This record gives sequence, structure tokens and C-alpha cells, in this order.
Amino acid sequence: MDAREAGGNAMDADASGADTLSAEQYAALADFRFRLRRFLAFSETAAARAGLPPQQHQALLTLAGHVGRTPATVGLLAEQLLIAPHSAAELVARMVDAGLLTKTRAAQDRRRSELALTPRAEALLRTLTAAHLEELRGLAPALAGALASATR
Amino acid sequence: MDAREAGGNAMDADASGADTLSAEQYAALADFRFRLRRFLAFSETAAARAGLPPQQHQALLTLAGHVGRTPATVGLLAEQLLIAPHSAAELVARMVDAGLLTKTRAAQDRRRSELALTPRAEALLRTLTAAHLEELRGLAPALAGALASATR
DNA sequence: GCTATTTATATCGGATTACGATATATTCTA
DNA sequence: TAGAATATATCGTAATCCGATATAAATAGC
Repeated sequence: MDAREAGGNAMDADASGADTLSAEQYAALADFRFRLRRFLAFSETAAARAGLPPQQHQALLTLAGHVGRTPATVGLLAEQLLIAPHSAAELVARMVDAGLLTKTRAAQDRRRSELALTPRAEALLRTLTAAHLEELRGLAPALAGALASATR
Repeated sequence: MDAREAGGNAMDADASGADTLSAEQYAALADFRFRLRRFLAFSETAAARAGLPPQQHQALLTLAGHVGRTPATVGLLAEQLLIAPHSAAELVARMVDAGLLTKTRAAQDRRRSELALTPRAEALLRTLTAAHLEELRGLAPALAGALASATR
């Protein structure tokens, strides 16, 4: 671990270098990621109990949280979920099949599909979101603390 | 949406209830999840550029961040990554094949495999971790802010 | 006002990876 | 020492995203 320092160059010694990481920094980042994983695992479990694959839950949250004046479309979902448009199209198709979304061709631009939650999806999301906010209220201090430790 | 309120009980009206969610709360939680996704996407992209599947990166970070006096094992990895022990065994096998880990049967308890990073894995992780800490320093304020907004 | 390009959505085969069920090896316990 | 518990391993399956490709609608250039 120190015999290899000869491979570095002069810049490796400063703050942005790759040779200055302590065991504490690895541990802090690992801790942050572990807490993140546990939150995400909580989220996936909660969604599964509601009968939703995790990505479908995220799609509902994204659509419900969309505040813009223009209605949500497949492309917007792709953008927010960081997936390819054609993956979003597949996701939406599964959700329409499952009775979670309605898809309507936009009047002005008939290439676009406007998306809306069904009443059942709204009810599921309401329960899930309440549970998430409560869970987050418990986790937020430790998560923020871990983030602060890692980036200190 | 309101015809169903009869199914609730008196507690639904207070802060932990499922009927009191505003558009702002959905938007705040959606924003937090979006920022989380972007951080995770950054992480996956950085790992991929280093030639690592994301879970292998997390495994390396977990092992490097493990501070206990006892050496890391397959079971510890399963625990920290929140996957089943047999899934961790598969992950470790892939990583040994890829020259990222060494696996040694523990002397005292020969059921256990003790894991260690190879020099190449250490080098990859060092670079990746430096990049992650830098990225997190940029994202932390907005992430913490979104978390605070959502849980407010 | 009509072709070429761009934008939006959709389909299909392939790849990754975790899981369930199960198996084997080792240690602990009565 | 037999049986239970623990640690790791193997194999087939399932979910879901991507790459390549396709179709439809709108816009740009002429």
C-alpha cells in the first residue's frame, strides 16, 4: 500500500488526489451508502407490500409530484427516472395493464401520451408516501450526519 | 377519493394520516428521490468507466470501509449489501474471477471465507472514492435541503 | 405544399443479477 | 458421536433495462 506510491505523480498529494484517502473516509462513505441502501430497501419493501414493483412506485411519485403546467408524458417520466424513453414506454405499458395509469393521446401533439394516475394508484401512493415521510423523519438525522461526515 | 374517507378512522386526520398529503409533499419527496437517483447514476457511471458493475463497486467500498477487528467474510458482505448470503457468494465468485478479491478459508473456522482486495481493486476504489467524495461535496447541500423540505 | 429531419412512443431479443430451492462442508451441542 | 445450526455454493427462474429497430406525427427547408 505504500510501496506503490511511486506510481503516482506530484499532483496526487493534494486535496483532489487519489492517494490521500484514509480508512475513516472509506468507512464514512461506506456508512452513508449503507444507510442509503437501508432507506431504499425500506422503500422497496413498502412498495412490494402495496403490490408495486419499486420502479412503478417511483413512476407514480414522479407523476404525482410533477407540478408543471404541462401534463406529464412518457418522455418526462424517462427524464425523471433517468431511463431511456423506450424503457419508460415499457414501464408505462405495464402500469396501464396493471390499472395504475391512464394514457391519453395529446390533442395538440398526437405523438405524445398524457399520463394520469387512476384512483387506485392515488390511494396506493397516498399510503406509501405517508409511510415514507414518516420513515424519512426518523432516518434524516443519521443520513444527513453520515453525509456530513463523509464530505467533511 | 373522498367517498373512501368513511373507511378511515379518527387518526387519519392527524400528521401521520394518509389523507393529509399536499401536492407540495409529493413534490418534495419526488425531488429528494430524483436527486438520490442522480447521485446513484453518477456512481454507476463512474464505476462503469472503471470497468466495475455497480454492486461490485459497493462490495469493494464495504470491504475497504470495514473497520472491525475480525476480517470481512461473505456473510458480512451479504449483511452490508442487504442481499442473501448465497447472492453474496455469487457476487464474490464473480469478483474473484475478475481479479478484484482474494478468498481465503479462515484458519479457526474453515466454513468462512476471508475476503481481501487485490492491489488492482484498491487502486480502482481509491480513484472512485475520491471522485465520489468530490461529487458528494457538491451534491450534499441540495440533497440535505431536499431531505429537510420533505420531512419538514 | 412536400420531402427530409426531428421528436415521441413502441416492440423485440439479449444481458445482468438477485432470488428460491437446494446442496455441501464445517462447527457446535446434547 | 448424531443432529442441529451456520457458512458458503450451485442451478434454474424472473424481473427489467438496454440496444437496435420501427412507426407515427410534427416541423424545417426549399
